[in-house]
Amino acid sequence: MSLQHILLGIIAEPKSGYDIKQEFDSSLKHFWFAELSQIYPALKKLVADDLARVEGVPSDKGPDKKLYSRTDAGTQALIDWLHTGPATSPVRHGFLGQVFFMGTQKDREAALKFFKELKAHYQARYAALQAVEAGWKAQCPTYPDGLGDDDFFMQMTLDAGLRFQRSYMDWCTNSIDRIKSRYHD
Amino acid sequence: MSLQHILLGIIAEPKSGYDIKQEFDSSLKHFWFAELSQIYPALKKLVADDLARVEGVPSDKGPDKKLYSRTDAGTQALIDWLHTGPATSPVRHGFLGQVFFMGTQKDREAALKFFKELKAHYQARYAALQAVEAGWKAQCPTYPDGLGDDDFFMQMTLDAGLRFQRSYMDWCTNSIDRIKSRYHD
DNA sequence: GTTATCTATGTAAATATTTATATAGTAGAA
DNA sequence: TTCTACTATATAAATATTTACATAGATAAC
Repeated sequence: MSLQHILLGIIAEPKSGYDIKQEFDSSLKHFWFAELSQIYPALKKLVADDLARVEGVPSDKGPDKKLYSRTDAGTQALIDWLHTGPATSPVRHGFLGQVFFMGTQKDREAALKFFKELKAHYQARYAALQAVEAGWKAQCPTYPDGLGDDDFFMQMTLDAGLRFQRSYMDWCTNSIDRIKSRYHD
Repeated sequence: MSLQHILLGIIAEPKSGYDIKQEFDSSLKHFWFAELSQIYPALKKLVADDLARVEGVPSDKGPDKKLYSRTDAGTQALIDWLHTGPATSPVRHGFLGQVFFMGTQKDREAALKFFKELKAHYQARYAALQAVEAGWKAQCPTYPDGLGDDDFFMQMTLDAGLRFQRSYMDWCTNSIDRIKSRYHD
């Protein structure tokens, strides 16, 4: 049920589905992700449930935009969600499943390749988050201090993203070392 | 597509859907999770695709068990999966979405309560993983050294789980401190 | 002028997952 | 004996997500 609520959070300022997709891909990537084909129907449902309203406006480029914004009921639904306690749900990590069964293969080089690829993946994600952080730093010289209330909590999620990616990278690094020293090096 | 492959990995020894569910809930919890209502149809599909075979056997307790095991094609499908590169997929963290929009509330106590609850959640998961680790240690006095090839990689996923939970907990601790010091304490 | 790219909105179909419900045997407790 | 808990399998319905497809305006490159 989180997507609906996250959309409600995002449309504090009127936004189109396309705008929202860009926000997911830039600043929200570290905790949520959705395709346009999921966003458009979800926005429709918010309107059907009276949690959002929609207004069509001409676009500078391309077809007309549909700007969605929260109704009072939508704002209340968002507040309720924030008060229901942390939305933790079991995380699925396919790559850990692969590692779990990797021992059956007995292929040191394949294992090393796997972990190096995984590490590169998380390094790229880490670099992307650092770029977002660099944007914040450029705007606020005392970062991460001196942020407004809204930004304070948003920065916390960025901090979480950076920490988690580092954690993944550290695990990869350590795993590579362990594989190397186990199979003579 | 990971569930099918994880099931193929699990049925290296013949197992029933019920057995598999118990394995998910005990030792695989840190990277995958599935309901029985998802496992049973998935096993059926493996058989339909000739990746597994099934054998009915009487149970000591309750109705007959259906034991699933891999066919050669199933083993090959598992190997192929291990060679397709790390199965990374974007992770969705509802609780980070909540934090992202929490600044609109300006309720210090609610924020602290939220993070304490989240920290308790991850502490509980961490303790569960430590219990699994204690089982390993009891079996192998030199843990984490001196494990067989299979166990070596399985232990790596446990190590990952422990690291990731610690990372979540550290972030919670740090966030609580930051909230306290921001709103005078 | 044609092609590629970006903006912009969607639907359809397939797959994945969750929640609810149904059935049935076995064992131990009340 | 009835109730509860655990073992065991399964389907139905709802929700969530991904992948593929379809349409169309604007703008810049070639």
